[in-house]
Amino acid sequence: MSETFEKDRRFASTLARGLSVLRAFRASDDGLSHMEIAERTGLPNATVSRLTFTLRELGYLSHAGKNDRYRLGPAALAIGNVASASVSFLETASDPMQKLANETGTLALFAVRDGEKMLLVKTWRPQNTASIWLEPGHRIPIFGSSSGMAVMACLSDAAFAALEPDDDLRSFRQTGYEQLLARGFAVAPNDTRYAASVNAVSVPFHAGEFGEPASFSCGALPEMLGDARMEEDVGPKLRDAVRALETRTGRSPALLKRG
Amino acid sequence: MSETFEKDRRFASTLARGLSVLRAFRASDDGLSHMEIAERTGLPNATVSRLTFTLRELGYLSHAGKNDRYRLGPAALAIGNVASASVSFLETASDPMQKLANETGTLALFAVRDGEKMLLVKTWRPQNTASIWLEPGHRIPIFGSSSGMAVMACLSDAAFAALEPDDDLRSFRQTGYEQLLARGFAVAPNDTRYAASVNAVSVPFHAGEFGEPASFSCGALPEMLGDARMEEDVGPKLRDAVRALETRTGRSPALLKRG
DNA sequence: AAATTGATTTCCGCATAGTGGAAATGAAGT
DNA sequence: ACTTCATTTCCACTATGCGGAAATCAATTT
Repeated sequence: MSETFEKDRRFASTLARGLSVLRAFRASDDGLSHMEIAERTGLPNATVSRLTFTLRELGYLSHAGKNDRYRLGPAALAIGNVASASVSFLETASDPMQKLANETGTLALFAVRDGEKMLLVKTWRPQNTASIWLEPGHRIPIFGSSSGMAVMACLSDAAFAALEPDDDLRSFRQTGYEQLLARGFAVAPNDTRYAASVNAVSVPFHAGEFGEPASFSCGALPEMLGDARMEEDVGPKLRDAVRALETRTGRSPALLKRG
Repeated sequence: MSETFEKDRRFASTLARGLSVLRAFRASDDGLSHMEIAERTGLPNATVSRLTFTLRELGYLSHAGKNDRYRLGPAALAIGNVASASVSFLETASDPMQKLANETGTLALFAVRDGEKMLLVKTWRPQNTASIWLEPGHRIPIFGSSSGMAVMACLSDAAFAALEPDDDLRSFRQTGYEQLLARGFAVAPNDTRYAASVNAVSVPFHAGEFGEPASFSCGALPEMLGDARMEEDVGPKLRDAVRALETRTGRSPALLKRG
């Protein structure tokens, strides 16, 4: 019994389980063993075995040698490339974001909401500074992250209500909204930050391609990126970069979509 | 009944069907309607409906507005990015390949074998020349394509035999092998080319990450890229680019792995 | 507004595909 | 050879997914 909460008749759980196997991979993993997959997904061994067989058969996973670990295969790559090609703004964003990462020495990233979490879709590491940190595929909590704050702030009241938010999340969202109105970027209040080891600024972005608002962020260790620098340096730069992107790709600011 | 031929007890067909829905998307599609998905996958409507519901639920597909078409969603993007991050050579290859595409005015691409077909994983279009053509996610036949020839030539005899090749494919492979030995790149013989409208040269590449040999290619319309130019200009350039890549990423030439 | 057409979703009884505990196999160590 | 740990296979059970058909929903036409 996995953590699936769907019991809708329309929900194909085998498919969901199979995908959860693919989702188990992180960019930093140098392949996963069978058992690691079972642990990460919470699926029983026998099930993982059948699913990996299928995924391998279809090219989504590969098993270099006989007893090697699993890796994402060519088919996964292809889907990703098709997806990126159809999400044109990411390509457009890539250059300025890489530049921003280099200039500010922070990790730039693009994230979307995925259920209860923020899903990191793409990251740009600064080329000089070392900042081994979050990677694509990683999920961070909405509450307490600046990207979560930016995204929540842009949700319409109805969409937000659908999440059945508690009071903390409500006021978290409210703070985000005020910050965005005031200066166009969001920073999670110190006392709510989900990880003490990470400071980040975020700017929401309305990616028509998926229904959800999403966000661009810059993050780094607090030593490198104190509150002052977020407010005065990195925040404004990120905001301007995202505004430029909105102009180039012909979108209106995400906050306006709140409805 | 789709074209699945697996009847192995271990094969999870619901998962395979769900993935075939994702696979139905091409980079050029501006979203797919429900019915287009049904057509492309050969699945009955009701089934597509349940599968898209699930995929939407999980973020692999998105449905911008109420009655909009389906697009690949954030989760698909994320998987792809995880996959690309773990396939480091593609990143390394990106610059030289783009350069090669520009210099030669051809479409450069990277493909892997996926079952009976060659699966285009990534493409680099020349920036000046117009060459709207194959896209990531597209599949082309092995027989008659230069990339197929390059890949077949690098397969070990055992692996090749496992494909149950006919005589045509055997000699196709043999030709490829000889070409690669002689000058390091492969061009499909004129009379076997699978599409008259496409000329291409390929060089195999051993991507340890997936078990399969893969290939880099340059292709264009025959008017732009005659046999002579393939032999004397583009072929050698591509071969040298791939050799340089092998050196940089510390791999031995794919042909040597044939065993 | 009623009628037509066409796409999409829901219904629901049935057969089968998928499940997971347990046992068998396989791979490393000691 | 023995122990331990990872992976695959077996198999009886039943929940799951199937797909034809009917019901909705949307967009046109009359």
